[in-house]
Amino acid sequence: MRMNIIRKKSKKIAGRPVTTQRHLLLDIIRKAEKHLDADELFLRAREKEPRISLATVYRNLKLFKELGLISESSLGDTHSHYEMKGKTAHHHLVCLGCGAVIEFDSPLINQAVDVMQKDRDYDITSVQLRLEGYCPECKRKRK
Amino acid sequence: MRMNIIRKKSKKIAGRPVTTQRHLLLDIIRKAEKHLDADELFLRAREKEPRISLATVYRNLKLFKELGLISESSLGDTHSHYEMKGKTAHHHLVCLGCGAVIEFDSPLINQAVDVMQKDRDYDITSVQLRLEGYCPECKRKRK
DNA sequence: ATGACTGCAAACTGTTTGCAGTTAA
DNA sequence: TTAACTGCAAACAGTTTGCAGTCAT
Repeated sequence: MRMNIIRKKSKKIAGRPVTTQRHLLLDIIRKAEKHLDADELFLRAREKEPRISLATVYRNLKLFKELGLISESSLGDTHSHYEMKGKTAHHHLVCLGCGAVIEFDSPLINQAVDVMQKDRDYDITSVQLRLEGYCPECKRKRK
Repeated sequence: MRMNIIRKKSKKIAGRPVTTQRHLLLDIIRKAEKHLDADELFLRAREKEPRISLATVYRNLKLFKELGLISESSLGDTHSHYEMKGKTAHHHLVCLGCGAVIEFDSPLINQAVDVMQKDRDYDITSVQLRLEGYCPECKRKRK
């Protein structure tokens, strides 16, 4: 069995060894212009590291999620999409016509969440708003 | 007051024939005390109609959704949950500890959606806010 | 040397589809 | 009557897991 995995220097991701694969995956997610799903991430990673497997992608996505490095969201699709955390709260406006996804933040919503938190005495750790509809262009086409 | 979209007397669901299965499924969803997933719906339906198949459940869920009778949401889980439409409240506060789901409505959020709609000139057809966190009890247990 | 990691393939889960027989209107 | 429906099983997509081998420390 040919095993030829190249490892990186002794850096760490939250106490875990940084393998070439992990470094590469995080890099792709960080630089991605949009939310990636596991398959797209896999395809992009394979360009640089042809022997990487889809299982490794899933395993590391799970790890990154647990470490709080990325966030997962199902954009109406059947499968999950992933993106880097750290930006301010982001909500999604999805066009049902062309699939375009706009991210946005809204003080009104933060306020609403605050109210909920206090009213119910919950400790809220994640907020996700998803708006579906039609963008101006698709709206016109549908008529 | 809410519109009665289901016309029982005419024996049609929006122009489609009412089979025993459809009638049963809608009935279960309507009476359900919580969001059901396909499998739970299937299990409940089978109690009354033992020969019903999971495929039929899925086919009809899809139909009901297209007809706008029910709404689908993925409550953080990998699979979908369904509930009757018509209630105003449609946002979810999910406890990550015990899995409890609270539904709520918020004028602030409606306002925020309105703003988005006008700002972006979108035609918004669906709004779903999902808050994750810990309920008072689970919050305490975690410390 | 140890334990964490990887690729591969096979397993699993939730959902969809092809088909032949059945049913509502 | 007949288009629309149903159950069954098989297909499917996305994700997870068991295994054997590899690598960092």
